Amino acid sequence: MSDLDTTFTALADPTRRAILARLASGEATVMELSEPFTLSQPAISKHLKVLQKAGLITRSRDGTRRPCRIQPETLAQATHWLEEFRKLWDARFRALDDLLDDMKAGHEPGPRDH
Amino acid sequence: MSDLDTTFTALADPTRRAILARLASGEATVMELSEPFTLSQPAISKHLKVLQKAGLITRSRDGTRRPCRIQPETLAQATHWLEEFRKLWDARFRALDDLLDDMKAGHEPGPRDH
DNA sequence: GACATATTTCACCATTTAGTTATATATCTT
DNA sequence: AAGATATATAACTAAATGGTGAAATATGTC
Repeated sequence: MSDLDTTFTALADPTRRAILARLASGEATVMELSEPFTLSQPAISKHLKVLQKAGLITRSRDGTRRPCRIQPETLAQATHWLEEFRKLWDARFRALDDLLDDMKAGHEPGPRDH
Repeated sequence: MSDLDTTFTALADPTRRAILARLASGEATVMELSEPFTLSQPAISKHLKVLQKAGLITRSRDGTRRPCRIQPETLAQATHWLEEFRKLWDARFRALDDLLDDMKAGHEPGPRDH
């Protein structure tokens, strides 16, 4: 499974997005992360494992606690894909606009000067 | 299932991302989209249905063909979520940096003036 | 109307996912 | 060493996913 696959899969779940949003405002333990949800604690642990495998969070040890924090690089990768995609898409539409301009201007499609 | 759920789920599959990338350079039929893959054609139809349900593509009719094209608004929504998330994340780190600066400057954490 | 082509739908299968409860492990406290 | 707390793992279940081949549907053509 590619990096982007696991990243987008991880982001596809609302619980996991909520966990990430919570972590954006600082480190938190499993208990703290479980609190807002009706889910069982093992369910949250599972979600955390998915986020960790996707490289979206890292975990440390503090006594009996295993605090989580965000690892921003991986998200940057996903953003990058979307951004590249948008560029491709924009390029296509600039080309299409130019073509339409040309047709309107004089029925002679060719290179433009802007 | 929320919009973001279906969007990110759709983006989590490499075949579907490849289809989107192909569509970024212009409309294409199911046959054309199937061609690069070893998958059966019904498999591609399924992927297209997922993309359509997610609002990532639209479809029209041209004789017996059902050409697909990208619908950019939905992708913009996903990008927006990532962007908002990044802002939250950045804000946290600006706050943390300020705190560290304060500690270095004189052991008196408090509001800054920049 | 018969035929060919493009696409969808159907019935099925294997795998993965998200959840559960119960149990195990690890660490701190006494 | 015993007990308490935080977390992980195990065993299980129900539903979703991604694939298949075979058949149905829709449209254009002869």
